Amino acid sequence: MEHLLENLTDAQREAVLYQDGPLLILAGPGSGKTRVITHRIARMIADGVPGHQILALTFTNKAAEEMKLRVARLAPQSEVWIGTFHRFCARMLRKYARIVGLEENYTIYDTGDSAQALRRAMAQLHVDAAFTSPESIGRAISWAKNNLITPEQYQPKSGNPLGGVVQQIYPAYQAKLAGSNAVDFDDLLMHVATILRQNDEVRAALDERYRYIMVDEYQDTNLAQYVIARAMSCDFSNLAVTGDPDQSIYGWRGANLNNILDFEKDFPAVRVVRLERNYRSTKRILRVADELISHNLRRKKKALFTENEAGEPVRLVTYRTHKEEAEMIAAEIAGEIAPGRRHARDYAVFYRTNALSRSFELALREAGVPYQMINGVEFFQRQEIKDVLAYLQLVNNPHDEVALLRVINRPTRGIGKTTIERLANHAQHRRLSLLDAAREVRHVESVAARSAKLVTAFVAMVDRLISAVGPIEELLGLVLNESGYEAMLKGSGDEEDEERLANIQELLTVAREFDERHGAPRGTRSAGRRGGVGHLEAFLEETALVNDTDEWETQLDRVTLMTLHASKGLEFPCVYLVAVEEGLLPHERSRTSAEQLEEERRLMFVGITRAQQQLQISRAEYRDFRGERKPAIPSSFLMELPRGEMDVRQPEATRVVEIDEVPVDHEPVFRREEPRPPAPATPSFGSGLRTAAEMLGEGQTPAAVDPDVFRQGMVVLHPKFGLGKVIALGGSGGDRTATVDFTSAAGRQKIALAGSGLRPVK
DNA sequence: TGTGAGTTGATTTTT
DNA sequence: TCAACTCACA
Repeated sequence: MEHLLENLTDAQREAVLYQDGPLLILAGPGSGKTRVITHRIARMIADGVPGHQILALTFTNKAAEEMKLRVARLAPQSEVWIGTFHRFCARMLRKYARIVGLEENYTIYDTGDSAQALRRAMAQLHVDAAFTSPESIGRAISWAKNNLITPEQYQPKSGNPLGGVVQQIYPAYQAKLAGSNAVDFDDLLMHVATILRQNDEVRAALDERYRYIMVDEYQDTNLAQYVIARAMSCDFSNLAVTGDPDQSIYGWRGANLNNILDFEKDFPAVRVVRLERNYRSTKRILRVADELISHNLRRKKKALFTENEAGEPVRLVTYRTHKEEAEMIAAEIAGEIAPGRRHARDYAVFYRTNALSRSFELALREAGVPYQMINGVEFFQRQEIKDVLAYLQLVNNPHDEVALLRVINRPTRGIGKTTIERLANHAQHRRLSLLDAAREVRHVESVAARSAKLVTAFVAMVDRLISAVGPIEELLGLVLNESGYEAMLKGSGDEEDEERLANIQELLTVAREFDERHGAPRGTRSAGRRGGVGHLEAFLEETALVNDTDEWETQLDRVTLMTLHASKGLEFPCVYLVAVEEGLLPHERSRTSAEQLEEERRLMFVGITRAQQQLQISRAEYRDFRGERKPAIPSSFLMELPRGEMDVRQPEATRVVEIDEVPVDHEPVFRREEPRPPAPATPSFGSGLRTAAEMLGEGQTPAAVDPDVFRQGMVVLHPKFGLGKVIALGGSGGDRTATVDFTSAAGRQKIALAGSGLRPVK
């Protein structure tokens, strides 16, 4: 255990050793907070606390992954539950769904799905969206849920024109979710908070089960999260929270800064530990950050200090235009990388809004500097992925209306708007789910016989899929075929569709990995809730709550482009903080209240404190906005920085870099279009390039084919059944199977690949 | 029912 | 600027 206490400061050691009772760790940026948490967990385990009694909650998947990794290193095999609040709640809700009127196989709607449900609810109430937008109503509902205000309790604030509409729509929206056996992100928290509040039996059980609870980034908790953490810390009040009020940047999401500011009031017996020594940045960078944040009033003062060297002055640069800003920065980076003074991965560019990334992408590409952008289009948000997943959602939860509406006519199968509306009416009258309404389409008089036939065929297809629940990869394969989705994309010859197919292939890989990781159910039908269905649920939960297909990777030698929000928790040797202009940082929507302004200041504080050695803050005199070039006003925050620590450069003084000097030998890299990892080497035998005829002629038993060469949709040849097409793949290793539609009388066969003699034709 | 053009409108941050 | 959405038409 001693090694867990080595190289810790007194304050860090105190936090690591303090075990029973509430603990508040106020951790400044770069103060080794994660180290403290992970060492604390490891130390407790070393001291005999069973891992399963420890629960560590984070806000982002990124933070959870990092923590898991580090805990695993310090305390291998421990059963500590580490994850995001949302994941934890999703799990709890699977168990206690009935208490809040849900079934265990409920669907988690992402933002897009929720918006869809909201639109449907509005349409059914005939709410005219002319004065309001679904977005603003959605935000209001989200805010209410984060504050645990139920539809019944919702009272509009007087003078808010939106309030009345929200009051009307919120219950309808919630009813729509209930009817679909679905929850949105906020519900995950709200439902669990409700259960904990209203059901003391459950509360006490969880309190006892999770005796030691840790909450990371406590300054970001909203009321719901606060209630959850608190409720599980009554009988065993070993709640340890870490956070930094100065890094609270999620107020807009319902985060309540008071949760951390008042922690000492909530738990009078609390031990407070301050981690104020910074191990990350130079003295100058830290000084700039400290000076800026001192302009905030609502905070807990900390005395940030570092033993690191003074470092270079922080640069404050004004460019003429946003274009010049991007190009000069790109050139500067290129100029450092080319001679090998720096790696691309040493650099990060932070901006307030995603829209600002564009010029930097362009400039870096031009300059031949490899970069990676965080949070471009999320993989799981892509249309084709959402479409295919919607089929799975529907299979898992046939009540899911949003999923049904998404897939019922995609690919187009002649079921149009009118038919759907008629079905919806029928469903509403008879209080049926949409799918059940579709089941009895023949009794819906208004639907034409021709349409009814198409609907029946659709329902039959869904039923076939439902009865085929097994490994996800295999189920996906069936979906792609039965639905005609694959054929739709393959037939078009469209380049975009090619890319979509590639993305779907990627999804199949994700599915396969998931199957392997979680031990896919073998059989198809036998699957009870424990087996196939639960497995599918878990997969959908993961895809809804995790966006980690494009995890930011430190190893990649690329410049990182990201928003200030995304930068939290990270560090880089060299940081460019760009577009620090009035209206962007602080953002114009945040200028209405002093509170929001302080949050913007914290956002800048977070950005500054990511830098280890070099920091440049910049702005442009002119910036294109909505296609118009407008003069940009310097951010008021710039006036709050200590000029003594800084090197201020006006446009005249900016260094001119010849773009020609920059080598352009490496290809620019884009996050999504990155080459996939090479497939495992295929056995030498002709890479399957011979024609079917040639192969048929040979009639000999070929060398064993690596099961991994088979892909969805591939044309294959079987020694006995002849030519066929791969419908679905499943299983792993020696158990890997292919479902093949043969052109011969053999029809559809599921073949164990090992020793089958099956081989790819093309 | 599907497509295409033309318009509109909107641009913060995330689970 | 650009993407998404509507409305008219085939």
